[in-house]
Amino acid sequence: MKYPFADVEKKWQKTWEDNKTYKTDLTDLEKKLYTLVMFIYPSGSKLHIGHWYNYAPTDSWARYKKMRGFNVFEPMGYDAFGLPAENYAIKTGIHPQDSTVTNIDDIREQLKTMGCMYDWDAELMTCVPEYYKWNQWLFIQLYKKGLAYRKNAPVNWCPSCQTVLANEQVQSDGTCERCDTMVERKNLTQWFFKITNYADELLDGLKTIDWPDKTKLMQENWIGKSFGTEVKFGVDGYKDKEIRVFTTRPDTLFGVTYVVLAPELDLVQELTTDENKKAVAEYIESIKSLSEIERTSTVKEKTGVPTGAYAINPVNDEKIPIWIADYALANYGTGSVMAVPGHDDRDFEFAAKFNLPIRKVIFEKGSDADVELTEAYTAPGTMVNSEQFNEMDSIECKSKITDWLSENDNGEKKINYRLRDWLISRQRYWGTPIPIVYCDTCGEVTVPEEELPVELPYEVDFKHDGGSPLEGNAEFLNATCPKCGGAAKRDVDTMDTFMDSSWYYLRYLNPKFSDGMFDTKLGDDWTPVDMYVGGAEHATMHLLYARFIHKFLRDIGMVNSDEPFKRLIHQGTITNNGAKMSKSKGNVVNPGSFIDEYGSDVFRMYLMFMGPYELGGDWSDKGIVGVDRFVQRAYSLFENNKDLSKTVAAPSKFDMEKLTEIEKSVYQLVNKTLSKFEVEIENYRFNTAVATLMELNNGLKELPNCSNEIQLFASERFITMLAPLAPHMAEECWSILGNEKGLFDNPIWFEIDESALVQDSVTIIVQVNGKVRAKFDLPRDSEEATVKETAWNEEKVKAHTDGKTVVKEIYVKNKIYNIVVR
RNA sequence: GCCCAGAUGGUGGAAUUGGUAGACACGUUGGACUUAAAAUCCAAUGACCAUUGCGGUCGUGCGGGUUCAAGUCCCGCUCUGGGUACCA
Repeated sequence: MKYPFADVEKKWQKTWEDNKTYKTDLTDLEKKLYTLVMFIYPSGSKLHIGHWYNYAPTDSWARYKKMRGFNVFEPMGYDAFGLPAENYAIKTGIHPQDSTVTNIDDIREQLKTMGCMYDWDAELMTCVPEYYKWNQWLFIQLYKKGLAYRKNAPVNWCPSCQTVLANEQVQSDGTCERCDTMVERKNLTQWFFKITNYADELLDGLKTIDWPDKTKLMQENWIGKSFGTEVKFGVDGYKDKEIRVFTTRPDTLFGVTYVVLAPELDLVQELTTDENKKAVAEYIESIKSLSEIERTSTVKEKTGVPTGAYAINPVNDEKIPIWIADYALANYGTGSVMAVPGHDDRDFEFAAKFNLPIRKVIFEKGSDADVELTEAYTAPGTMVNSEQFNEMDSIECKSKITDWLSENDNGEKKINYRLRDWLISRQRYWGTPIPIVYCDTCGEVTVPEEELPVELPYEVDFKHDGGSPLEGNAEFLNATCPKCGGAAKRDVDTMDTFMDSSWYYLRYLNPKFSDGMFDTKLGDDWTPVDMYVGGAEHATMHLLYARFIHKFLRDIGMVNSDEPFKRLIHQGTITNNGAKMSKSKGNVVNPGSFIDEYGSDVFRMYLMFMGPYELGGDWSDKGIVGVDRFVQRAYSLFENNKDLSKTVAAPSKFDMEKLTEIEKSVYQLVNKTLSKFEVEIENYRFNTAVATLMELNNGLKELPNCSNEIQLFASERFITMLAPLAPHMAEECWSILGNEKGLFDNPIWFEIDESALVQDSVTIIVQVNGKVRAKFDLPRDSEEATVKETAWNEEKVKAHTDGKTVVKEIYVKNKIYNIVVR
C-alpha cells in the first residue's frame, strides 16, 4: 500500500497535541537542551520554502536530541515590529497592528502543519505592551548606567517626501524609492547605546563560543581593534586648537605633508579661511548625497578642497595644509587623517592629483634612498628624512616615535575600534516608544519604571511631515515631567527592532512573566542557549547586539552567563532563479502544493537532502521524487513486519559468529549506519544523514531472508533514525511494528555494537607515480612486507615500472602503496 | 571599495587528518512486467581516445607553486552570494 501520508500526519499531529508531547518541563534540568531558531518576521507573504528550510532541519536536530533523552526546549515566536508593516500601511491603509496580527494568525496555522516540536505555551510576539514594556525598562537600565546617550547622527532624508528613509529605501543611484528625488544626509539628535564600552569583551568572548569561524572572524573585523598612536597636530594661528589623528603608522610621521578632516567636523567651519569658505561650502554640498561606501571606495576618483588653514606637525614643526575630503569619516577614529603620500596608496593618489608634496621617509633595505617614489611604498624598511630616527628600522621606530611624542606631550599610544555605538532611534511608528520625556526645566527625564509601558498609540498619521509619525499624535506627544510635574514632550522616536531580538530568548522561558523582564531563575537555568540557528546575514548586527545586551544583563545581575548562544549554525539561503525569495520580487515558492502531493515528512526530508544545510542553493523540485521513492520503499519494508515486536524480542547485540553471511552483513550495515548517522546529525549535515539512511534502505533488500530477530533489530533502529527526519512516518511505522507507546512520548535510542564496525579486510590502492594502477583486499593491519609483495605481483604494476628505476616506495597503512619510478 | 563565504559529471551534491574524485539521489539510455501507459524492478551512465578484449589520456572556476600524492595546502586572479551599521 502507498504510504497514506495525509491521514498519518493528521493523526500524529493530533496525538502529539493531545498528549502535550512537546510541552517542556522547565523545572527538569537534567539533560536540558535549549535549541532556538531565529524567530519569524511576520511579513505579508506566507511561509515559503526558505522558512521551511530554516525550521524543518532545526526541528529534526531537536527531535534527534529528544530521541536521545534530552529535555528539549524548542520555542517559536514572532519578531513583529518593523519597517515593512509600516510601509504596507502607507500603501494600503491597513494598520500595522491589524496586518501583523492577521499575519501571525496565518503563520501560526502554517507552522502547525509542519509538525514541529514547538512548545506553543512559550509562543511570544514583540509588538505587544507585555513584551515591549521590557525594552523600555532595559533602555532605562542602560541609561542609568550611563550607556544610553544622545548625539547628532546623520539619517537619509528625502527632501520631497519630508521623511527619513531606511538605507533599503534609498535606490542604488541615491534616490528615494517613492519619488526618485535625490536623498540627502541630514543630522538628527538620536539615542545611542555604548556598545563600544564592551568592545574588548565582545572580542574576547568569541574565543569561548562554538560558532562558525567565519562568523567570529566577521565580528572580529567588525569590531576592528587596532593598536596605534594618537598624534596632536597644532593649528597655525590658533593656540587653543588642535587636531588629533589616529594612526597605526607613527613611523611615517616625518612624511606627513597635509592633514585631511572629515567635512562634517565643526572644526572645519571654525578653521576655514574667508577666501576658502565658498569652495568648502560647495564641496560639502556636493557630497551630501554620497553614501559611506561611495565615499570610502578606493577606486573612486579622489576629491577634496583646502580649508586655507595650516596644521603644525609636532615632530618637525612644519606647516602643512589642512584639507577636507569625503574619504575622512566623522564617525571613524577622530574624523581627522594625517596624510603620508609617500607610504599610503590613497594619500599618494590624492597628493598626485592635487600636487601636494610627496616625501620618502622609509625605503626598502638595500635600495637607493634618494630615488623618487612612483607609487606609495607601504612595506616596512629603513628610516630616512626623519632626523634622529634616520637609518633605524621602521618597525622599531613605531614605538620609539610614539614614546618621543608622549615625552613631549604631543601624542600617546592609543587603541582604536572600528565598532561604533549602536544608534537605536528610529523616526518610525511601528516599534517600541523610547521612554524619555523632555522638560524645559529638567531636560531629558526617563519615564518612571512603574509608569511603563509607554504605550504605542493606535491612532497615528504614518505620513506625518517632517519626521516621526508619533509627533503628530498630540495625546502621545504631550506629557508631564515626572520630576517637576511641568509640561513636557515625549521622545517621538521608536527603538531599533534589533532591541527586541536582543533578549527574546530569555523571554521565551516564560512569556507571561509580569514581575520583570524575564524569570531570572529560569534564565540562569536555561541560558546560554545550547544551539542557535539563523541566517549568516545576522553575523555582525543581531548577533553582536544580542551578545552586548546579554553581557549588560549579566552586569546588572539578571543573568549568570557571559554569552547568550553557546553554539551557532547558519542555514544557507534558498534562492529562486538565483535571487533571494521575496514577495516584492514575486519569486516566492509556496510549499503548499508539495505538502499536498508528498506530505510534510517527504518535503522536509527533501529540503535536508538537497545539499549542505549551511550552503542553501537555488530551488528546484527535481529530486523530490527520489525522497518520495525512498519513503515508499521504507514504508513497505515495515508494513511487511506488522506486529513483529509483539512476537519476537531482539537482543541489543548479536554474536556475529552465529549469524548467516546475509544476517552478518545486515547487522554490520545497521551498526555502521547508526554510527555515521549520529555524527552527521550532530553536526547538522542532514544531506549525508539522509543519504546514509538511503544506503541502509538499499542494503536491507535481503532483510526478508534474515531471522525475525535480525528483522526486528534492523527495523527498530531504522525507524528511530528515521524519526527525527520523518517524525510522522516514523511514529506510524513504530506503531505498525507493534509498539503501544509513541516514539516521541517515550523516546528511545539504540546503542552501537562497536565490534560490528570493525572491517576485517581493507582495500589497498597501489599507485605508480601517484596514479592508481591496482587495488586488492588484504586483512586489516597486514605487514608492510606482505603489502609490498602483493603490490609488486600485480601485472599492471610490473608493466608500469618495467625498465625504470625505483626512486622510493611509500606505504600509508591500510590505504595506499605508492611506488615512485624514474 | 572593504569584510566574509562559495565554485566538483547533464543536474543537486559526496569525499574527518592531503591518500581510490564523483557516495546518495535526479535525469538519460537499455531491459523486465503490461494489450498499452503509469508505477515498480534490474542494468549502464564524468569526458575523450582505443577496442574483439586488455586498456590509455584528461578531469574538481582560471593561472602558477609545494608534495611521492592536491577538490583539500600556498601565491595570484575570475565569477557568484552575504554583510557593510535604518530590511530583518
